[in-house]
Amino acid sequence: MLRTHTCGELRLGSVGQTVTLCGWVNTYRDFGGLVFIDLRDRYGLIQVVFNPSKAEMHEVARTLRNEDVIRVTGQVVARPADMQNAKLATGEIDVQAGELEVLNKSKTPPFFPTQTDLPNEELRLKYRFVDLRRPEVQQALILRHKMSKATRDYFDENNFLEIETPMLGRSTPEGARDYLVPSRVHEGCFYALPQSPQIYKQILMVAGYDRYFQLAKCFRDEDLRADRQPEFTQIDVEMAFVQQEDILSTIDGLMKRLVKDLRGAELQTPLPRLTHREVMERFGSDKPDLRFDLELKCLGDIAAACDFGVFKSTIESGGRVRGIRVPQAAEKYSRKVIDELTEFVKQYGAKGLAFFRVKDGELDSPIAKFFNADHQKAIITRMAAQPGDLIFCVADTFKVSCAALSALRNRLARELNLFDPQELKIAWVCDFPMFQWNDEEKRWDAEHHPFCQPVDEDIPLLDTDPGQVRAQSYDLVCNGYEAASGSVRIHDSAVQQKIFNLLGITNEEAELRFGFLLEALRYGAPPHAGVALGLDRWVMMFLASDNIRDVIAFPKTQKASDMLTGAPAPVDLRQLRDLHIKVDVPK
RNA sequence: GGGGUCGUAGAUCAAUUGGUUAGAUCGCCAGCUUGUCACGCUGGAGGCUGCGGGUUCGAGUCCCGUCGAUCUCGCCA
Repeated sequence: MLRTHTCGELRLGSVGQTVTLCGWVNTYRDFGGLVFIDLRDRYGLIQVVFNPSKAEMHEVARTLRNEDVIRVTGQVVARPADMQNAKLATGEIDVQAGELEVLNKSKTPPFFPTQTDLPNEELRLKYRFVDLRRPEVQQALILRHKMSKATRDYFDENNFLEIETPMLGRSTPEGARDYLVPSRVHEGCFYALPQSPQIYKQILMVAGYDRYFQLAKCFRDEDLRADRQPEFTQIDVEMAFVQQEDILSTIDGLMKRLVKDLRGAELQTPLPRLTHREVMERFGSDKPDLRFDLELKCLGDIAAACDFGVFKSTIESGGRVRGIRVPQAAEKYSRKVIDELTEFVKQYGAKGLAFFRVKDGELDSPIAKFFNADHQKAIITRMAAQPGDLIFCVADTFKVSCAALSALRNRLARELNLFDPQELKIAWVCDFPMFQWNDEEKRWDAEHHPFCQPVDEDIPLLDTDPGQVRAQSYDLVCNGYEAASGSVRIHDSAVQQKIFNLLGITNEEAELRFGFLLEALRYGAPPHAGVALGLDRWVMMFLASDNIRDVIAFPKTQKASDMLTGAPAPVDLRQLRDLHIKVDVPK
């Protein structure tokens, strides 16, 4: 070891000891005589004092610059009372340097880990090794480690086995776009990196490994978002001989453990369970942010009766008119700002945004004249509005009204600081619809995936009204993010057949695409169910961050490039020849 | 594939309506400085205003294209 201690661990009790420390020069202060260095490693900061009495060492100390890597041997000394630094954990002591070795001079970096104004992301990612020295980033990676550790401990204590599944697998055409890996040995054939270990974990259930988990790397070649990276980590779980409730309570226990270990707090369990129908009605989203109210209220009956053509015709054509009440916001939102909000909801397909300022018992709005006194009072009562409130309404199809109002709800809450960013508000959303109508292809699509078991009492509806069939699937939502998703799997081949038929997948196609899973299910498959949690997102939420790049050591940019290594990059022709690949890049 | 924001010194930002020599702070370099801890003081260097076109007497500023970053719609069973 080149050092006897780390920079964060020394205290008054160490006074008199001779220590050797290694680290980076965080800051230097040169007084011509005395030179002070704050020495940094990942454990903390400590001040080192260089005295001119050791002339040779002192000369070298004067040449030190930020981010140089040094090794110092010296004595721990107490600081006089008036020279202590309360901001430093080690602020009651100094290290009086006796020897100094410069292990490595640093080029002047483009930015410093200590600087308060962060440079743009491109630069931070290009020089990620500098960015990673920042305490905030360190804290994120430490928290991530602790979450992985607590997760492994929890599942281990509950008799789960962590089993690794392949990275090189078979492409299945459903779902997200695959990352492909060409085979050298099999000309013209490709592996796919896993979008999730879904099929492997079901096969593990058939094989009798009835409690499985894995911190699994997953890959999806889709466009990125603030909460989406092309490679990410799932806490993947599957259990046999269980029902939906067993999965939920197992994950309740995990969440309780994580909140305890990482926050030192008690999480109330069981976590609330809401139905998909309920959250769509109340929040317009299947991943509602439950930290604030601003709930949607249906105004359909009033809309049908009023004289406002847009509202009336929406109801007549089977659409919905819903509103949200923003307490005491009538003055805060000018006409100009409301125009911006109107543009905002148009992104989600809404054709407009109606608004009312609530006065004493009446409404003030450009469209108020279309609502008689009774209608106005009815709206005020329905919205439970107070004078000074602002009401926004969207009239459109159910889908569009959900998308527009839920986005508006989140935006208003953020602008008006209606929630504590540190809070974690976690709940289950259950009973998702089994299918979604695909209007382009004129067929049903699986909402979750094709192996998901319908709610038992809805099975007859498969023949009569597939849109009404609920799935035994569940999402864990937290602060407006989908934080986990899972389902009970089908283990009955007749039901599976029916689902495939509805999805427009013929028996031949099913065998071709999923034959290996279907075959496995024929060899004694136990009833099983599972779930997968987004580890990166959970770290993000525990940190109250809104960006997934904050919790990944080497994240990719929005165009999925790695600014540090320059990946992806062209390869040698010879490599391509080995793989039997010719590239054809459109001009 | 679509929409929004951004790109000026190493970093963060400014630059009136299109108008003279593109500024500030931090950092960097040199000197001074023995108790600082965001040390201080003095001096200095540093700019293809992302890139390419266009309009104009004149472009950091306006227009078109392009590259990159970011947010977002679509996409993510």
